[in-house]
Amino acid sequence: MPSERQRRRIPEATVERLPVYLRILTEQADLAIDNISSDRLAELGGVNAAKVRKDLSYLGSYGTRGVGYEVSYLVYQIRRELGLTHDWPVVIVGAGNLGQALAGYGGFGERGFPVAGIVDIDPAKVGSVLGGVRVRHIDELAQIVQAKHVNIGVIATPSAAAQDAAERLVRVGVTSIMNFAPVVLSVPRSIEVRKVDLAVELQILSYHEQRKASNALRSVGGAATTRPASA
Amino acid sequence: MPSERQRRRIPEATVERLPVYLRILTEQADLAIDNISSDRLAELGGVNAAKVRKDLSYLGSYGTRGVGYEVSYLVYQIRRELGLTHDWPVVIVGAGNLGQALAGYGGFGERGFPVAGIVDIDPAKVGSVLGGVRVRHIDELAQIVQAKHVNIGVIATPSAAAQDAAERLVRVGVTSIMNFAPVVLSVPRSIEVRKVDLAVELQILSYHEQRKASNALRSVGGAATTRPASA
DNA sequence: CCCGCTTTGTGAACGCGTGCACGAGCGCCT
DNA sequence: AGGCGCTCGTGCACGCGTTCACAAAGCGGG
Repeated sequence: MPSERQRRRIPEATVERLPVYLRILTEQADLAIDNISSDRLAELGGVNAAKVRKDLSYLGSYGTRGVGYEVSYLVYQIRRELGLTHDWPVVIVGAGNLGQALAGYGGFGERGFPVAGIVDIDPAKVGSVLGGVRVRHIDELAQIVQAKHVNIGVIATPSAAAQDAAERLVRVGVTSIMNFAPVVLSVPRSIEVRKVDLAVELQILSYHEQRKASNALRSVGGAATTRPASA
Repeated sequence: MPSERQRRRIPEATVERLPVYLRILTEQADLAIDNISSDRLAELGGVNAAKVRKDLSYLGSYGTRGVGYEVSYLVYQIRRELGLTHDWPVVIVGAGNLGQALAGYGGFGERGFPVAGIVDIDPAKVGSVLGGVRVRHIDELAQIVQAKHVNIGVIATPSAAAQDAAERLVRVGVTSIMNFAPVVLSVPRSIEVRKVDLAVELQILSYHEQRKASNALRSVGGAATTRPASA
């Protein structure tokens, strides 16, 4: 009888899928769909139906057998579990190309992650306005973090500056970091780090391309034209 | 005796780590380090030493017992396995905020993924120059892909346009896609898709933040809930 | 009111990835 | 030349995540 919020741990793999379910459910809600089966949700999310049910079961038994899940209720529950009942302001370190794009992106604020500030170490960049937020000097980091209650930092600096940025963030109390720089950050274990490395992603694609190419050569022995057997 | 290139499959988890090793090894090479142990490589990569050795063993036995791995040779082998012996031009679909940042990033070209072209569906965006590449209309996609032998496409469009972008890419022969739009793409199975969803990453961080917060409450003596007999 | 249809929730088996532990091989020092 | 110390390569066990398969549980129709 998990009366209140059952504090059982949710597997990391499930946590990584919950945001996807959430987005799909929100879209369905906008389409005035108020009930959805695990089958349908699985189809829209590109995963297995059993996986959907198991994932959702970690939140509790919120489905109705023979019927499915009530969309709005599920949205509420996932939101709660993911901690999305309130906004999480983020601070962006690095106002270069990427930092600017992130600040101007807008998708952050919409989804509950307003940009509380952007900082850069280069005084020349300070003062310009990106996506409605003024770039400030990195020395003001502590002030921004405290004033806006920021817990999440985004590192969008060049590689060489990333470790320093991480240390500054940790020092001022940030406990979660999203890192776009292609380096392995060294931070206390208690800090959650997620890295997004575009070059790594491309190299993974490259591996599969190369693999396709050499396989095609072997099986045909000549020109390789991927015919995707689409329908 | 894996005489030629041994065609044994490399686990996906390993493929995802090889680019990290590669980057570290390249850095070490620049530092004139020409030999490295699995221990050191593991330390720099933030992983387990046994894992490093097992990962590298999929490439073949390229280490020397009692000594370690020759950096330059390992770089060469990983490059070869990842298909990085030649450039992979990429085409970016969507010249909005993100597309512009990606084009201007520069890190792509450096790492062997030159931007062969940027396209957008909006005629107003066509003609402007981003990172040295002129934005062209999406109808010219086929031409670009064929002329530059592009295999990899990057989707940097709004969500609503992503599926269409994917279909266009597939139609003109692109077989690997990096998708920045927060949607599940429907493409033939033969197409490799990697998604990078910033909102998802932030939501995962949010989950952990929320978890830290409620744990802190409990340990201090907040609302009486299930006492998980933690350490 | 009961029966059959539908869909959830989950026990159990399987498979993959991780990490340990140790044998095998290499170089260096005496 | 022989022994010693170091590091790789890998068999093995463990644990996590995925998937199957099925019982439990609602709902609606007759």
